[in-house]
Amino acid sequence: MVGTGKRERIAIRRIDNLAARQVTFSKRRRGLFKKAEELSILCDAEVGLVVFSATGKLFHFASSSMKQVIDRYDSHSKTLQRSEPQSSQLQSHMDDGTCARLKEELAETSLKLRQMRGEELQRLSVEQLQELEKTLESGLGSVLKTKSQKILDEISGLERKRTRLIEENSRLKEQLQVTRMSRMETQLGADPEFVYEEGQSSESVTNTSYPRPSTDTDDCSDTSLRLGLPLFSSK
Amino acid sequence: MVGTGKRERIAIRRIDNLAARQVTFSKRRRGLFKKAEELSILCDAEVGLVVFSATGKLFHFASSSMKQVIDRYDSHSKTLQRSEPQSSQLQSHMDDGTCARLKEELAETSLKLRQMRGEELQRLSVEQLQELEKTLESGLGSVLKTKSQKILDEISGLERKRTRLIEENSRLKEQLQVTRMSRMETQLGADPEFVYEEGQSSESVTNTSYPRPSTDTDDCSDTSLRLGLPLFSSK
DNA sequence: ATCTATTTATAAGC
DNA sequence: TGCTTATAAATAGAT
Repeated sequence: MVGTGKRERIAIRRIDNLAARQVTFSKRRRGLFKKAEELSILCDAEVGLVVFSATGKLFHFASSSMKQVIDRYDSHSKTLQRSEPQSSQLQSHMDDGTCARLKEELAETSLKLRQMRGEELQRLSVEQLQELEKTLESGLGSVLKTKSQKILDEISGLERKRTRLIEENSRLKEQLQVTRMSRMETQLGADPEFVYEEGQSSESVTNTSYPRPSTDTDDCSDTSLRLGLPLFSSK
Repeated sequence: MVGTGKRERIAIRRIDNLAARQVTFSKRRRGLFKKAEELSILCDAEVGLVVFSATGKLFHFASSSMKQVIDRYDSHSKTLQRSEPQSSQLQSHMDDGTCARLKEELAETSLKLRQMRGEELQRLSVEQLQELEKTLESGLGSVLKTKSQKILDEISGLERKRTRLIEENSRLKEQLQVTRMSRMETQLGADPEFVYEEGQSSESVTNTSYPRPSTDTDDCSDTSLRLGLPLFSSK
């Protein structure tokens, strides 16, 4: 026996370990490109796929040609007009100097970002690591605070909506009662076609075409609490 | 039991039956998009995928934005395209397009960095905050690990040096003893100006200009343990 | 890169 | 389409 591969399901989130991430990238990239080609052949579809590795390397596949795919994509998504290359440099504020500086800045910034993610730490001194640690801890603190606040906000928003709905529900019930009463008074047993619903739960407000006394624009129907927590993640 | 699916391997060539082709298109398209997204998340890759069905319907996915992916693709493949040399800037490999893309990338990267530092979190969703939290935690873990390792390395390095110094000290003491002996033998009480120190601790080696028997280049004089820890910080 | 135990994707059939 | 199941394929982990 050579490989005792205890394969385990993995969560779909960034792989922290650099080496593992690169290995997975290689494997999955091959799989993805294979499937892209198979789809285009099997189903007679036009497919264009572009992948940049984290290190900036380009991989691409197109069933016809990438230019054709992009052109077709552009013409389909005409809602957003893409910037066409200018023929002249009329308003070129970007000379080589600016560009070089940008490049440097980008290199520096992304190094810092990678270091925040725990990569390329070997060259840092202990003090620098200490600084980084403090920065990370305070960043983490802010993130946790913001997240909690957002969750609490969502909860209280939902509570408000629930309360409003319960109130509305009561009003509707009352109206219903009043309506029924007056009908019973004025035309006792005169209209057999009308049937009234009974025993409706105070929570069960549906999209039926009841007259809406409130002009609330923010209805509950499009509200969802997306926690993104492992326990609740649906996607 | 409903489906007795006797799955068989299929050859990769156009499926003739229209219905079967459409069914397969639906199924495989979903699979392909899922895998594209997984690759982008797992491996921190930038992915753009465009698919046109045989009936001309468009499906697309981009980890960032399709525009960004296409622009980056264009700038990468530009190296091969010799469309036309610019009239004014003769051999400027940094045209406005490249520069603009750099600018965008820089803006994106520094936003991410600021967010890691706990700034500008308000626009993020709870899921995104959750992701950020994970990233920060794992980054913090790596930093702590690296810092510990570095501190341990410094400690063991100092231990080695201390040991060498103790040895050297012993050798010097011995030499001193020998020298004193020979002096006492040859010129008994002849030189009152020379005073020998006694009772020197084996640890107290200072920068006095003693002859150095060892050619060790890595002296302890410029070595300092900079922990940067609150308890030990000297600076 | 190679191997294997598992998870995933998916062809067929309703 | 949306199911189900049996099977082919992809792939995580280990070497």
